[in-house]
Amino acid sequence: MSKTNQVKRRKVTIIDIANRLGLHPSTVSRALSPDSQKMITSEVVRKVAKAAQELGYVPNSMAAALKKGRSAMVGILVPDLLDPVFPPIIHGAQQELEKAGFTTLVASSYENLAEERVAIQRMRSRLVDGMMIATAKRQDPLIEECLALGIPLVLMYRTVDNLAVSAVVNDDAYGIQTATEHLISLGHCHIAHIAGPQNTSTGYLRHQAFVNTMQAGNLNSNGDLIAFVEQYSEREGYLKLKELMAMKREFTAIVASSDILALGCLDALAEAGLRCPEDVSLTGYNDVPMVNRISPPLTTLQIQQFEMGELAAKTLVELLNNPALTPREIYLRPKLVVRGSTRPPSQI
Amino acid sequence: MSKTNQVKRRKVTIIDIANRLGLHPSTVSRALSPDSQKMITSEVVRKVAKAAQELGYVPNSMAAALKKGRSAMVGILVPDLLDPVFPPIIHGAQQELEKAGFTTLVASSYENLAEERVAIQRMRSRLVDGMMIATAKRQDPLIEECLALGIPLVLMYRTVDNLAVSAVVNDDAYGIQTATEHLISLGHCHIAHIAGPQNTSTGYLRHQAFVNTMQAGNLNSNGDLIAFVEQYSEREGYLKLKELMAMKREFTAIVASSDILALGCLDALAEAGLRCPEDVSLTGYNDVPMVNRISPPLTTLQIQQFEMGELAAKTLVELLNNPALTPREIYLRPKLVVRGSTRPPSQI
DNA sequence: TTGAAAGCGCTAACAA
DNA sequence: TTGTTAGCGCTTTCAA
Repeated sequence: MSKTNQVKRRKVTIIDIANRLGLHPSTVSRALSPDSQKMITSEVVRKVAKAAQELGYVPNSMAAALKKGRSAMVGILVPDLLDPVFPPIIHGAQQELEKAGFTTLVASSYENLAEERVAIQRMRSRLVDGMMIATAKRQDPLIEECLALGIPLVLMYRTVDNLAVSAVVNDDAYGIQTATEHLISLGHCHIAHIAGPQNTSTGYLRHQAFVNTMQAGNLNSNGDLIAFVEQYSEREGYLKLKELMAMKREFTAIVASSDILALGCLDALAEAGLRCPEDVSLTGYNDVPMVNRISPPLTTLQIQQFEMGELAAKTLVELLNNPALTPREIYLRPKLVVRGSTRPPSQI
Repeated sequence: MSKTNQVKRRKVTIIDIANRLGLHPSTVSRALSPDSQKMITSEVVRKVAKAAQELGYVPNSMAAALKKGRSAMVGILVPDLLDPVFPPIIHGAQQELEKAGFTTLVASSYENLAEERVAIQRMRSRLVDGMMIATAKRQDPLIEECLALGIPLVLMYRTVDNLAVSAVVNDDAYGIQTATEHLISLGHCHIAHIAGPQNTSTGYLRHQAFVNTMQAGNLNSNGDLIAFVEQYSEREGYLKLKELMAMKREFTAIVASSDILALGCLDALAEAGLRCPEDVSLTGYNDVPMVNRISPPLTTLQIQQFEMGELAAKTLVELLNNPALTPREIYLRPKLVVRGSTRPPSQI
């Protein structure tokens, strides 16, 4: 009766397998681990595998992690899971990491420093072997801290100033240059820029590139037509463009620092009775899903999100295998996709 | 020299804290855990907290998990991280779970059974205390297995047939009924349905509701105007509607089983030279971000994704606290949002 | 090629 | 209120 009691089904361990087979637990452990399998008779390996299968053995990776000091987990930290830029990056990273035997811990900080700190703490307490971070500020004490603690790190999408750390990012300067040149070549002279947060590499580099490209084209970019948002959100894009328009600044085109901001701009334009692209042209950044279907279809920069995650994961895996590896930065080239939101200015 | 060697910075443990304070490790453990803190002098608690802070102590939750037999981790399994329906659900769940002290393991199966099995196995091996699953098929051996193993489970978004398991889902029947009635009330008589996979509760229930509502309105729904997709994807929506049109079936409106399918329909209509909504009205399901901005803005059903994740998480936490809890099903009411993609038929 | 034994860091009876 | 002790399940030296 109590023998066949199934109520409290104890978890199956290697000891159960060892007992059933009359082997020692350590032998079972070796037979189960691909690395040490070679030291074991293939006969035994087979029997162990069979018994494990039959007993429904599930390895306890906590115990293994505790013993080995490595958890085979990697933390992925993004600013916002709800921003469609990030899921494909996560997807690329997960796919690559799983191939290498890692489980991922995904967290979203929602651009909140305290959340970020908690998330990192949580990951550390879970003993992640390394982290992939897409929340970097240009000056980022949290990242500095991780580095000082010797946590293997790879940055994605955003990078930091002056820190020796691996990163896989877009070539943002190139991207915005392309977009700006596109507008200039269409004949636009008065181009506004809705710039992203300047404490992020994306916002900063894109803004720099905008200014540089305007100057290279001998066009005014003295700042009258530039507004800075606090966050990448529709609302901020909307508000900052409204402010710009309230100041009666004249422009025939807008370079937005991201698609999300561009959407906000679209709202502000509509509210002001301006049509896009008839009255004002507009470019975005990221080519997030569905911006090709909105009205008007958005001219934007297509980025390689999946590849970004994948490359960052590969970089991290290398780093884990060889902690002495020199940090490397990889730049991915975005591609301008011209759609309906840009056209030559009407009132030249 | 070797004393101050910082190269191999050993992890700080409760033993280090105990040594520094001349206490016993178990005392430190108790002082650190909110539950057992009450047994300890507040004086000691304070000193321990201070020392922990100073030494940079990070609890090793693996060790705790191994000892306690509980990991404080919960697995979240979704069909597709890239489908915008799921991130808000995940977000809601994570928020709630973190409040309760759980870390989440997020995995995406990409509608692939093998992937799903691997993901579940991985979660089990990580000793998750429970799982939240959004990949359910109506008949789902994997879920049955988990249940048989006694793994605390809550389903989200999709549910199963005939299984005693908690679930938080949309009231899909109500949703599709609303959409269909909306079209009928606009005067449409010949309404097509692009039905989701019939092995999912969403696809099945929505299809049933469509048929029932049509019959209730004394309209023909004998199947001539119904096409079934294999997956929720733009491509499938596009292909299946094309097939329907190739058969020269006449209709003035389409009820798509999801927004994603509706997008595919839009492409198929455009390709056939049909305008939406002038020639054909269209409804979606989910009110995914940006479908309000596409051309035409999509009439669809707004669902409560965040709340779904949140409620499911609450349910799971309750279940973990009381494993004997009777499974409960929660239905969330979607809300019809009428936009530009629906209007009365022109050729009545 | 396999067995023996120790220990990863923590918690929880039990004792004091 | 604090200390003692044992052990969670696994890996890995060391020995046989």
